[in-house]
Amino acid sequence: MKQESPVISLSGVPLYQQVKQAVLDLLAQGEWKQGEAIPPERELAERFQVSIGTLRKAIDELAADTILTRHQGRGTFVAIHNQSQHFFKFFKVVKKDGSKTYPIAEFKRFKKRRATQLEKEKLQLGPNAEVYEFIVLQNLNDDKVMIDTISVSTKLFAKLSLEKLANKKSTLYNLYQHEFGINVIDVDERLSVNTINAIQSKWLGVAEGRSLLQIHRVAYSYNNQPVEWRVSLLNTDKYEYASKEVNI
Amino acid sequence: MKQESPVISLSGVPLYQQVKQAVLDLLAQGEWKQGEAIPPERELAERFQVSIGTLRKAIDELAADTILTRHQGRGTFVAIHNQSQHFFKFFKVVKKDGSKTYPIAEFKRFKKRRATQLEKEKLQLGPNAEVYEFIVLQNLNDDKVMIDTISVSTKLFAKLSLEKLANKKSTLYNLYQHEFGINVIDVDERLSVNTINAIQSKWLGVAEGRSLLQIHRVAYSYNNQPVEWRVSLLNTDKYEYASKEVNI
DNA sequence: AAGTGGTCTAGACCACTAC
DNA sequence: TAGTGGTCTAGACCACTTA
Repeated sequence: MKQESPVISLSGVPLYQQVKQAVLDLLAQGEWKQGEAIPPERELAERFQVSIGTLRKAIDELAADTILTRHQGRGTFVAIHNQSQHFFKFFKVVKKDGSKTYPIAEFKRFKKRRATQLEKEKLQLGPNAEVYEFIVLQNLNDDKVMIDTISVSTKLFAKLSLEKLANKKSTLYNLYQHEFGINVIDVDERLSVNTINAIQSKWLGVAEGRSLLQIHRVAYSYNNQPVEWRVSLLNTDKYEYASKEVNI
Repeated sequence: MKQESPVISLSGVPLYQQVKQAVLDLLAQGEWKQGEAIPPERELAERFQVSIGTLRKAIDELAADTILTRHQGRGTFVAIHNQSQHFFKFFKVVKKDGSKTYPIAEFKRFKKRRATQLEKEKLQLGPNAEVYEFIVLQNLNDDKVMIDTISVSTKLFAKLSLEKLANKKSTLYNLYQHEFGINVIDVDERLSVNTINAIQSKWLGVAEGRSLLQIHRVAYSYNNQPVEWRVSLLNTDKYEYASKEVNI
């Protein structure tokens, strides 16, 4: 077995945090791949020269961060969360009967244009900033439920295209991460009621001028950096908005 | 010091979960009040006849649930959920221009009646249960903004009256706590769009039949016990609903 | 200085899984 | 049956707060 140099350092950082970081480093170096089992706890404790309790506390946190998954009797595995529910964390639309499903995105429009004053405020952009705007129709159980109008800075999302959006394998925020290195870690949403226009009513299949639930969203990356502005219109005939995250 | 009967039971439930439950029960019984310090870890470990490590694991979870707050060197405190600066934790209505104010409640109706089927489900009530229903008009900056229709079990809220509601000094959830020993620690809200009836339109001063933002809320005490069912209608002309808590 | 929560140890035994 | 993670112990010492 490979013997790790002791993780103990003179810094004030708790030992279990150092162990956690060491495991993260090994994951980043590809020592263990997604879906693979990592070595058993006793072995890791020996390798890092810490007690089982300390090792477990480090693994506890990594499991809480959904980076590792533990299965009693089987082992600890590197979590796979490319296209899993991790990226649906901010999707809070549920069917009124309580059933939960993933949305399927259908891209309707894509263009590059000057940012509006509102977008400059929400995305903290400069005076001559440009944005990509695209429109997404969200389908749940073959119901056309929500229409999103999304704006992102052309600087942060260089060379975004309709093709890239339509060809993405999983969620939009997953694309942001893999294609542009942008991690959406939090969103701020404001809800009100608004009427829809002709095009939107056609896409959603509801009468023009009807009042729907309108959601304004600013999505944030690390350090409270706003990265996406989004206006959504939700048809709440069969679906509703849940104040807390839902586990699909 | 009061000696607790050992929490050890023959069930398969882990000891630290039993300790967590025992602490929750003591909180529910009012042994320690919000903002107070609970006894030190070593004392609690002695009282429950468990090791420090096990006691800490129970407290860890309660801290993660934001029911307790730990401060190194000072002690562990019962989190303040709905009084003083956290009065309006669950009040998520903000003015669109961003300014924040306290709502002023105006009580419109009060009655005792049989629980509906929906209320029995949401509040987990028995077949012949009764509820108090009361209606509150919420005013912000002299705007009539929201109308709440609130139902609570007559068993949990014995002898609630319009007088008690109207004479309360602070928030409704503060009254629940001081008058009935009920702590609201979490709410689950579902948002949709609905039209309002004649009486509601009169109280809110908007046209009859208009579509407003409708909020269904179940409020929970410790142990996920539902204690209040509420249907609100919010006029979003000048105000909106924020997905996250706002600091007033 | 005394008391609090935070970290860490070096084990033990249990519950579950795979073979 | 062997090996895994899950629970639990009975301490020790450290970091921080308060007086």
